[in-house]
Amino acid sequence: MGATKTDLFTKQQNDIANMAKALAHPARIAILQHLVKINACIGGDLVEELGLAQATISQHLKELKAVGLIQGTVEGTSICYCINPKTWMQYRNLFDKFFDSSVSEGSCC
Amino acid sequence: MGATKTDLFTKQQNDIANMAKALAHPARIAILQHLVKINACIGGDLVEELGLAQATISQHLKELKAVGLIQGTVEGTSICYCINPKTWMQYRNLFDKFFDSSVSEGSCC
DNA sequence: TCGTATAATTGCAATATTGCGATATATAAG
DNA sequence: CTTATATATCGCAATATTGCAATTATACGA
Repeated sequence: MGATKTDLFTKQQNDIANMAKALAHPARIAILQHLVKINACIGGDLVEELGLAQATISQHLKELKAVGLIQGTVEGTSICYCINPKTWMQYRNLFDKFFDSSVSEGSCC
Repeated sequence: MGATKTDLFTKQQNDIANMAKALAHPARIAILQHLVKINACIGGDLVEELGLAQATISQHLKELKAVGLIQGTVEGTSICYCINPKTWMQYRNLFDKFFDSSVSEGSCC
């Protein structure tokens, strides 16, 4: 009791939920927006950009990397992070499809 | 230490994160999909539809209502739930805008 | 090799979420 | 008023997330 019962739901439902979970933190939203904005790859400028400790930023980067939203390549002593366009589009499509489920205008309540 | 530092981020970033958090559970995705599918309003059929206890379903419905994604009106002894089209569109637009941040094809990494 | 700079990992404390049994509340029927 | 049905709330236990200091890798230059 306390853990999500993923086995009760379809793969698609768990997928959407997991993607949403990856976006369910303002720091991760901020990181993604920053990466989209400055197209160039940056390393730990994020630590200064956001006001969080290096360990915390690293944690969030790890989670974003785990779901494939970003990728990082070693660039000397620092690391070059950027959006993974492929996964980005997958996310976009999944949410599009989810929200496209046409909601009838005539609300019944 | 342990609570999200919302004050470090913009309102928009917190908004997106909160919306994502509302979608960050397969049970809530399943509830929304079910409500979209059967346009009519249903009550606690959800308890049978998903395999969760009544108290748990009620909890999830409460969260969805809290963010405005669904609305419920009393219908005799049961309650009629349905999508709130207005908020639904707002969510859709926010995510659209977020993902529309054009990701340059030429990945730099 | 040694020191420096950057990022990842570890270990911990605080807080949040999930799930459910038990109980409370509300409405309709009798 | 009492009963039955449907939903909400409370209180608890289990698990997950967030944040950070301290430590540990890793890569580069002197």
